[in-house]
Amino acid sequence: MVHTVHLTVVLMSVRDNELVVLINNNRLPSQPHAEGQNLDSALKTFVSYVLPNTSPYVEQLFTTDDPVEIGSILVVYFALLPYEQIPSQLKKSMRSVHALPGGFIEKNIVNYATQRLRWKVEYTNVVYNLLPKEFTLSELQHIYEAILGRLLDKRNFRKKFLSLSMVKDTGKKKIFGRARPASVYVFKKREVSIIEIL
Amino acid sequence: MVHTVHLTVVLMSVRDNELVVLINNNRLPSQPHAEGQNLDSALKTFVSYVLPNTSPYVEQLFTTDDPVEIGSILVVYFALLPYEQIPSQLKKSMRSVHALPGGFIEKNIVNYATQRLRWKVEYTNVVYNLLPKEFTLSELQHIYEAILGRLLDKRNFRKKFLSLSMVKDTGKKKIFGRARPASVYVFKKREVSIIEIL
DNA sequence: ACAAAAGTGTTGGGCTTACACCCATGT
DNA sequence: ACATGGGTGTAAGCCCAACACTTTTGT
Repeated sequence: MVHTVHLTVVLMSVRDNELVVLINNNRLPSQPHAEGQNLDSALKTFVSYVLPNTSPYVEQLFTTDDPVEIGSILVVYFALLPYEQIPSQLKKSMRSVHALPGGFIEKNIVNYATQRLRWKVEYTNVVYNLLPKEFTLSELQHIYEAILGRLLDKRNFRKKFLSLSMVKDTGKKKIFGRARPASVYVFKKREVSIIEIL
Repeated sequence: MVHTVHLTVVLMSVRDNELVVLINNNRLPSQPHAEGQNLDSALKTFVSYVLPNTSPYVEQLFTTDDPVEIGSILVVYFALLPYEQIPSQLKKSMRSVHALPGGFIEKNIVNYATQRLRWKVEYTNVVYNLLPKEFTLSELQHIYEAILGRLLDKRNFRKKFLSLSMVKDTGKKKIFGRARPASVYVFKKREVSIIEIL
């Protein structure tokens, strides 16, 4: 009748064209859920403890038996944050989803989160949660490529994305090394909505 | 640290071109989750208690605070079963999702389940869980129309569905009243897979 | 001058949508 | 004979995928 409940977060981000996830001591970050609390407020508290001074996108994934602590259940969430906003002491704990550490028992959870993210970026605009406010279309495309694990055609990608008119050109330019400067864009709305993208 | 956990089921089916859901005493069926049990086996036990001698399709929806019993959380599942297979004493408790009883506090859960089902029937073959093994294409189309809440073009629906080659003609015919007999089809595979349908 | 990434159009094929009539049966 | 639902094809428009070169900058 009673049960130990933990909240668990799969924090994902993109670094150097790789999708990465926060893993600490071979576990996903997790916190006991105290009796009498409601889920949303407990979650908020937990997330702002793990990621102080940020506002990640958070969504519930599923609930499962704890693979380690028998008799406990995990309510698993996934969170998205642009890599630059991840607290620096956590950055070294971000691991590529394609090279999860040996002995990490929550692989299935991370794989599921990866699938969910793939779906989400194709059918909604959540991707803005992985980019700084201002970004170039190439940066955007690289985020997609990292998440989907395949290369995209530059012309088709731009055509499609611009036709959705979710982003607008700021008029600013950004220069990376010795190449032509790129136009800087922003998302018109920073709230998740369903839009078929790819 | 400890918590009361309940398993809750949103059982959906289609009756007379209407999407219906099982509501008993103004609540969704629910059962305490005993400590030490794992979720899947507890779920199986619960489902076969609510729906003896059937094998509904079951999938986890999400976990939420119990809107009635404060301090308890609900792990909510949704289940699909062809209407003919619903135990007859439960049939009178199946309510249209568009006419939920007053005082029914779990409307949001049912609405979410409806959304999920809409998505599922468009992008996967789950619909077979709402039909008897043998069915006509018109019956299939009516199931879709009930779930999606809009009429579909008969020619386009058949063309699309047959082109997916998920179903095969049994050669049998079925007669409804005074009309031309319809061909009877079966699903080639009765397991859920992702296929873009509509 | 060259290296690097930015930016830009067209075409063909496939899919989706819209649309109307004849057929087989029961009454 | 008529009412009922079953069954069938085509054409137009839209969307997607494939594809290569020029531009702007830094070194």
